Amino acid sequence: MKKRTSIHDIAKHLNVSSATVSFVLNGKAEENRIRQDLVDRILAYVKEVGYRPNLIAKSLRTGKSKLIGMLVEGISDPFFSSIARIVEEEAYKLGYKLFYASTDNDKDKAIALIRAFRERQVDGYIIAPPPGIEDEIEALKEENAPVILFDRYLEDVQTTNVVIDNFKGALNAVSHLIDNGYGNIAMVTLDSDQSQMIDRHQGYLKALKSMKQKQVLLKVEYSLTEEKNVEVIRDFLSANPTIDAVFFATNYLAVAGLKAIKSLKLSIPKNLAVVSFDDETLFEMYSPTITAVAQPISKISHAIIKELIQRLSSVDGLKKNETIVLEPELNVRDSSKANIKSKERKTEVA
Amino acid sequence: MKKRTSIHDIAKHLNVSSATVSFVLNGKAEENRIRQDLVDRILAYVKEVGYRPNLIAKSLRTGKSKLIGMLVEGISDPFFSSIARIVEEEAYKLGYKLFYASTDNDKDKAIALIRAFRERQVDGYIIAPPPGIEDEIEALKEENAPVILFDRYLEDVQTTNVVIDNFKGALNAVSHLIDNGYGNIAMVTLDSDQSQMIDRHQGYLKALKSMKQKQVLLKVEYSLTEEKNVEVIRDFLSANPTIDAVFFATNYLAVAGLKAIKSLKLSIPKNLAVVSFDDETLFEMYSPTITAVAQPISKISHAIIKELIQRLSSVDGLKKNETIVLEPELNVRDSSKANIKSKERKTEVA
DNA sequence: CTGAAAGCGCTTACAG
DNA sequence: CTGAAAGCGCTTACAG
Repeated sequence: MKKRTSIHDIAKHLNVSSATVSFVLNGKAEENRIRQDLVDRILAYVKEVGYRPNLIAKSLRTGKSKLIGMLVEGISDPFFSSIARIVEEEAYKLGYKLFYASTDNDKDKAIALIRAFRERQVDGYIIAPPPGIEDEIEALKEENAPVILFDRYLEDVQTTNVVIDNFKGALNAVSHLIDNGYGNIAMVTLDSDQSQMIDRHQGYLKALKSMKQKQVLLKVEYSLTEEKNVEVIRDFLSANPTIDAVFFATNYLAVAGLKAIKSLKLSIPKNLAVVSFDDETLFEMYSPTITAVAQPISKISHAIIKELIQRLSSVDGLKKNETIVLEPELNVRDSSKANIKSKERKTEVA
Repeated sequence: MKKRTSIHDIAKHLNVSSATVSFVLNGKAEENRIRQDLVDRILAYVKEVGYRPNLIAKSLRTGKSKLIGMLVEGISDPFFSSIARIVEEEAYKLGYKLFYASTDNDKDKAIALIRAFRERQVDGYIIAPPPGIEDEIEALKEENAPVILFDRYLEDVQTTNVVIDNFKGALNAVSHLIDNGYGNIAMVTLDSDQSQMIDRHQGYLKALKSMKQKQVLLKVEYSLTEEKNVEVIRDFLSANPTIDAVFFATNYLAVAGLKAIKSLKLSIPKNLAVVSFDDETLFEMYSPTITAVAQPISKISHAIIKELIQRLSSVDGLKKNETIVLEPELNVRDSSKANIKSKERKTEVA
């Protein structure tokens, strides 16, 4: 095993002190008035032996790791993976490395991961929090660690949040269905207390109010497999034959829903219109194309990194908490097209 | 800023030495014959103050980080993100944390990331290597760091690789098209030297041999945007009106291809049959459903982690290199259905 | 202008 | 059975 060169080895070889080498390596040669020829000799030798600093030692000494920990719900969800990639890239430009992991919305897993980050002395946290981790976040705040929550926030703890207006996104989506003549609109959502899910549900309810429809709601248990989701949604659709449109609260529920609809041999939008929250490639490619509420991925990512960096570079962690609310956008496609038949049905129902 | 408790603080408070605390914390109380009541007192106090070890310090001392670095091509590609999640989970169970990042197949980015991992003293590496990083991998090997390459391998460096039989996957896919009566089959691939791409191309050529067709090949430049890919593929299809089937070498090329085919208003498989390498949800959902060569994601993931763990736990890094070759599977769907029209066309062409 | 020394928070031979 | 001490590889006041 080749032993790696340390600052000490370099210093010894060049007959200088390790402090001198450290200053040169960190660009502090000038302020410590180290002779230019020495600087050159050190730099040359460092290059020659291919010296790479031990960042573990550096972290231990400085208390900074230049690491950011990011917790998403699931890295294979296109919404999260897209944000992770942009944040990763921006963080990288600013000299930080991003460390991400998936919580599956599991409280215990999330807590374990936060602790793992903490034990590695990450400088800041970006978290899509599952419910129940309030105390852990509070503990982070007590250590003055910069924490940004995104996608959802926690009611009981003051933090800086980057979220979208889920209420409005849902309201617009469902209003769009109403405008296009659908009159019996169901919602398929997660059985979850997460803030974004509550807000989407509220938006749905608000839209229904305008036409005095009562809600037709399916709450799917969180940890079901996709097959199970398809089954549950299929049963729900079969049990509610009068609904003429469905609003899905997340993209993967919509994907399961599309499979269910297909297996029931229902035609979209003739028998059933569809709108989903969270846009993705599949929705552009599907036949028919699926109307979806798109989250402004790039704006979200940039807001996250901006807020975090501000707090990382302020001397004692910007105390002020902010909540950034971004606007979602409705991408209207064929799955929610106005159609005569649904209008008729609406009249029948009403 | 609340100062975190250290082993030293605990030792002082309980009037014992920090060594004792360290032994207790690491489950070495027994072998150091520490009194049970002391053990209990230490554990109780540790719990009371919510002590969390500083893993940075531990790493520095032990030279182990319990960290694995993983480099994928792009974390938003379902193939890579699925593997990353499984490996993450397995590693987690074994006490390792996974640290992953995207290279975009960029040599320089990959080298920078490997160095970042190295500077953080990761214990092992899992890499889908872009061409050109041979020297960096060689350097890792010289340090006796366990390295597993996956998805592709590098010709000029001896490593442990987990790959699939790309040649056979492609051969089967194209043979399937031939069996179903298609006689003028194009391939759309990446302009890349990567081993898996070369093997897929060879498989295509081999299949063509059986019917003496000359290749009709489009090599798409690697870093094009999706829009550009769609355009290039559309032009290619327009310029080659006699082809009756296309074999796409990757899932994202196929997605671009499907968009191109749609814009040309060609019907699948009537005007053009389609088969893609790398299966994904979209292909099950698309109309028509798309035939694809599926990689055994779970087997790949488990092979990677198994090989890595073996090398991590062997005293001086298992020297033997192995190449694990797994079998892909062809998921036959509607996009490659036999149809009369194409048979006729074949006869015309032949 | 440059060097010797302390210390970040751990672990582990070594003494007793 | 338990403690004192060295050392992992850095950085940074402090001396001179």
